[in-house]
Amino acid sequence: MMSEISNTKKKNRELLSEAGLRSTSQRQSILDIIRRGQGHLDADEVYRRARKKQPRLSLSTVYRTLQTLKELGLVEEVHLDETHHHYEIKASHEHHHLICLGCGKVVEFECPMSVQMQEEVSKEKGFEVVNTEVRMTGYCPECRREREVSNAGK
Amino acid sequence: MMSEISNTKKKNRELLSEAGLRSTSQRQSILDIIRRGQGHLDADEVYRRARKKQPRLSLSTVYRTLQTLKELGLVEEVHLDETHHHYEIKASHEHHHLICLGCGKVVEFECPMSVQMQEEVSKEKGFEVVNTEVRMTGYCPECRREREVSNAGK
DNA sequence: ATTCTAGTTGCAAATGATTATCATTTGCAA
DNA sequence: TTGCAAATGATAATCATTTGCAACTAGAAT
Repeated sequence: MMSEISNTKKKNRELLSEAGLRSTSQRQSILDIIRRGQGHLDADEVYRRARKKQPRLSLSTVYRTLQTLKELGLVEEVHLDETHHHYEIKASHEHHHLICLGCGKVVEFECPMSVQMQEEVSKEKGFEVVNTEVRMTGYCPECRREREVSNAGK
Repeated sequence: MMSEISNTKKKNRELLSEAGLRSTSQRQSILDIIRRGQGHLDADEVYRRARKKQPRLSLSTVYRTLQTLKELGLVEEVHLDETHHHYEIKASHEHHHLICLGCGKVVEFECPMSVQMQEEVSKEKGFEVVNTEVRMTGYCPECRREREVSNAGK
C-alpha cells in the first residue's frame, strides 16, 4: 500500500526518461493529479489542483504536459462536451461515457460490443481502425425525476 | 421531382413558422445548403457557400441559424474533430462516423448494434438515453498504403 | 396598402480554449 | 561543476464561437 505510493514517483520518473523526456516536478504532479483524478479533468481543473502545491505553475505548462503525456500514451483525451477537452489516465479497461444533459454528471460504462463493432466496420470500409469512442447523452435518474415533476406542473 | 425542389421553400417556410420563427432569406438558404450538403459542413463552409447568393450575410447569422435549426431538430451537430463543429441534416437513418487520421476523410456507417447498446446502458445505469454517437478513427485504405510504404523505407 | 413592432440581422467587439513566442531557468550527462 | 538542450513562465496570438447593439424587416394589426 505504502510502497505503491512511494513507488509512484519513481515510476513516473522512469516512464518519462524512457521516453527521452526530463523528469520535472511539474510533470510529476500533473501526472499524479490525473492519476488520482479518477475520471476526467479538464486542463483548467488540473491547473487549479496543481497550483496548490506549485503556485508558480503556468497554464501553458499544463497544456504542454497534457499534450506530451497524451503522445506518450499515458493519458487519454476524451471528448465529453463540445467546448473543451478532458483527460484521464489511460485505463486498463476500455470504457465509454454517458453524459447527463441535466447536471453534467459523467458515468463510465463498458461495452464489449464495441470491439465487435470496430472489427465489422474495419472490414466493411477497409480502414485500419485505431480507436472507437462511444458517447451517449441523456438524463440521469435524478434529473429524470425532476423533469417529470416540472412536466406534470404544466 | 421538380415539384420536390419547388416545394422545398414552402416546406422550409412552414417548418419555421410552425416554430414561431420568421422565415427569412438567410434561414432559407442556410437550411438549403445543409440539406444539399450531403454530409457534414462546418459553420465556415456554410458561410462561404451562402455568401455566393447573399454576399452581405454575416457569420454570426450562420452560427445563430445553425443553433436555431439544431434546437428545432432539423439539423444535427456532429463532433468529427476536436477543433470545431460540423452540421448535417437530421437523417432518416441513424449513422455514425469513421474519420481518417491521415487525410481527414469522413466515412459514414450504420450500426444497428448501437440501438441494442443504448438499451443495455439505459437499463444498467438508469438513464434515459437520448442520443448515441459512435466515432471511430483510423486510416483509410489509401493512407494505410502510404504508411506501409514509408515504414518499409526505414 | 400603410403602420407598427418584436424578431432578425450585420457588424464589431468580447470571449474562452488552446497554441506560439521568447527570455529565463533547470535537469542531467560529461 | 559546468554546459547546453530541454522545459518553464509570462504574455501575446489564434481560432472558433458568442454577444451587445443599432439598423432593418417579416408579418400581424390597422
